Amino acid sequence: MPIPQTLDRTLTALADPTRRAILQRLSSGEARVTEVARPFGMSLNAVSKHILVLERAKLVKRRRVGREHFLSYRSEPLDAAAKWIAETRNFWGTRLDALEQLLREEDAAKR
Amino acid sequence: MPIPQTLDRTLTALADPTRRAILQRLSSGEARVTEVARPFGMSLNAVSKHILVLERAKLVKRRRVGREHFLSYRSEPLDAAAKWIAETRNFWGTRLDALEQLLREEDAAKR
DNA sequence: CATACATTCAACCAAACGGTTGAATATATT
DNA sequence: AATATATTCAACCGTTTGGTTGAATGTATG
Repeated sequence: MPIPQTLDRTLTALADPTRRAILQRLSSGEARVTEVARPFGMSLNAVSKHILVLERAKLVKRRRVGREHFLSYRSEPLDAAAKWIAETRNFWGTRLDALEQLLREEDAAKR
Repeated sequence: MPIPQTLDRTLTALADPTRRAILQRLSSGEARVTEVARPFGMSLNAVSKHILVLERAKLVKRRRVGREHFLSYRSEPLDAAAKWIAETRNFWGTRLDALEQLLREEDAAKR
């Protein structure tokens, strides 16, 4: 089952504010690693690692040109995650536990 | 900003297949810790810890009755996550990088 | 060629994670 | 009172994570 692992990677990548900020930056266009790293109060290396996580999750694509690497945002994993959440929410619904269910039925009967 | 941290917790909790399976189980109704743990090939303690993560993320509510703890699924965090993803996707869109944008414009010009 | 620049690799570190086992606590049952 | 059951607490362990610093690599530029 390759789908869940992909989902794992996507959600893990998104669960970090630094990585979300990186994606946001990239969502408005390509940028080089150093450019992406600049606003963050951490070393270039740290950001480089975050980018690697995003790449593993296929949320970021890398295009090498000479010594510079251009990073771009890929929307597919987020699309897939949105799809999973929508389906799951549909399945799980706002499922009521037994007691609430009972109360709701009683309430309906009174009308 | 309390919203991102909540989102962090939600996404982290959802990024694990065991925890997703626990939620799925609970989505069809309340269950005790031992019941929830049974299907998993791991110790009760391990599952107990997973439940704690889900509780911190408010995806699971606990109702104590004597020595047993009844767990139930709460949909709010998933709703919030879905909302965030939808908004974000809207904002970020399927943003095209510069090259693709160019090609697309050329393509449009040809017609 | 020498030097600056963009990026990663490698080693290290502390903290968190996901699991284990064993003991503790609290509640039921006999 | 003794025992069984439901659950957590505590300590431990190996791996991963998120960060650091310093060196290496590859590519431009003077």
